[in-house]
Amino acid sequence: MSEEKSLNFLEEIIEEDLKSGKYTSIATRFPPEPNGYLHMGHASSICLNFGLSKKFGGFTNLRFDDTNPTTEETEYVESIKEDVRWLGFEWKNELYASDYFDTLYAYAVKMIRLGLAYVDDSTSEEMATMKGTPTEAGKDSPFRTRSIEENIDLFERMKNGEFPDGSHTLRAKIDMAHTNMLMRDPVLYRIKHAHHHRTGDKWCIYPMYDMAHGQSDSIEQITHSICTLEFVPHRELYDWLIEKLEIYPSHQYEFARRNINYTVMSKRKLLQLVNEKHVEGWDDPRMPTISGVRRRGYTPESIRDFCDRIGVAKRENIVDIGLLEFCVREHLNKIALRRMVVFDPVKVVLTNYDEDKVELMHSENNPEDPNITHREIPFSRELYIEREDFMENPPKKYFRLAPGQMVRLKSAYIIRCDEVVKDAEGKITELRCTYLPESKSGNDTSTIKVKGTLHWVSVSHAVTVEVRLYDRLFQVEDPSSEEGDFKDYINKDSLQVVKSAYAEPALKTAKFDERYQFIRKGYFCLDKDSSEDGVVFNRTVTLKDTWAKEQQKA
RNA sequence: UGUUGAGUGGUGCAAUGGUGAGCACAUCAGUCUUUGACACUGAUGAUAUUGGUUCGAGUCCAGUCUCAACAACCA
Repeated sequence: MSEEKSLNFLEEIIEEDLKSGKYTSIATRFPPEPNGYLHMGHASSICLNFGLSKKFGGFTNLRFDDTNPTTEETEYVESIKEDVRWLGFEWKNELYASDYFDTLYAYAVKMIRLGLAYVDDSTSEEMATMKGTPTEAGKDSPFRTRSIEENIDLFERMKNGEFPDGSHTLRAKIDMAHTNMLMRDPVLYRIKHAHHHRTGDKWCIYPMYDMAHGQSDSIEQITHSICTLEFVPHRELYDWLIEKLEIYPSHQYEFARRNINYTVMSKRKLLQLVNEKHVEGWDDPRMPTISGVRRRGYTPESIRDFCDRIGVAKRENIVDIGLLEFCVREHLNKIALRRMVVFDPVKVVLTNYDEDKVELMHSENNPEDPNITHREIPFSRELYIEREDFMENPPKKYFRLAPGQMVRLKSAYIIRCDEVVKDAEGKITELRCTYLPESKSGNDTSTIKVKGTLHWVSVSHAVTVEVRLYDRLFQVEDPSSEEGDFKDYINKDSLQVVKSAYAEPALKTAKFDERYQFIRKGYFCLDKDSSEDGVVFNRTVTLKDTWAKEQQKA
């Protein structure tokens, strides 16, 4: 039973291409530059490219666009591969634009022989000046009319390392008055005496994006080359080069990159946050990087669902982070093990409970799980509950504990608060309560109905854990569009650490691949900083809290 | 004063000339609840604008307005 979901514009194009017989199967590619870590915007592109070939039949290559040796590193290659795999996708071939450097060089020579490329000795400043503006035509370079022979010779000498960086470039010979600035004799090759992460010192000239990307697509016989909107003006050049070179005609299609509010999504800005230590690294759980959200506890399933829900189109957009949070809550609700942890404790003493008695309470690991399992939690005379779960003078509709009021302790007994004990400063140090023996969970004959249920831990059995609570990294929706520097809008309280929270014993053996819901608190996962001496949890996302919202209104 | 692309509830997508412009998130009001979670019910709310074609326009045509991208030896 296939649910009839409308196709996005790329799916429509592909369906038409398949129906018309233009292609019998499709080929896409994900082409990251290995100069940084992948972020949520890339996740969208990954889901799109891999999703399309899966849906329509075909394959997707992972191709590193490594044509700029000065910014690219193997470390990034590894992280990118890990991220793509983690998201749940398999590429057909792992490829590198640098694999094609010989072919690309031959293509460049061919362009020269066709009289469609020339070596220019102008400096970058001179070139910029001669380029004109969007509304004014540019001027021809004085080197534009060199003979084919001279160009061949010069280009070969560029390759042989006879010239210093910046002294010469190879340019396409198109039209300096073209309305598309990119068609005004774009640079095809430049000299860079730099060590390349894969080709080492073999080359000292490297192709520019436009001389490498479309050609790589063509070599791999990519049918649908999908990129973001800022490459729209490049398409004309993409097509021009393929046409003149008479190579396999790949086609470029553009979609709008996805933005998310309360964060930034450009490598340059993310790099600044890392370098200037506003965060602790690329995988800081507050970062919108794949490695960041992974460490934060997001699941691949939830990210794929998110990318699927936001869809793909050609208009500018800023997606609400709330949707991502919804997606991860929805998935985590299904898989997370329920546990009880008290962050800010206040002691409860059950005056009618035997001093040395310990009962093991039976509690479900996950009520959403069809094959429900349980764990046992020790219960005793002295317990911790959350300080905010008690109020001496509660407002209306307050379901939690208050003098004379009753609440249920999750999976245990109903208790009533009889007495509040305070210290000299008036701070509450202890709540003296009585429990209702006949109200035991699963065996309740009390017939008493209470509105509130609290989480708790037994004082003598509690284990201490560190909990890291994250909030949005920025205090405004779109930091990049605000006045001044985007970093002026960083949320100073994006990380709050609870050094010692009190957890039920089961969490002592928490595992990295498990997800937890701390009941009434949120979803959490084990952080890599955990060790023998201390367990650390990251809050992935809070639970929805309609009570907190109601209180804010008041 | 250029070229290219884009304008549908608060947000993201859909409606491919034909019911009352649909879906999700968010918001609001309820129901349920041993998580104020989850689940469930209902509600609010949009075609940038002007004119035209047509029996009929979000969709086609013309104009206007708004936004974005384009002048790196980055990708």
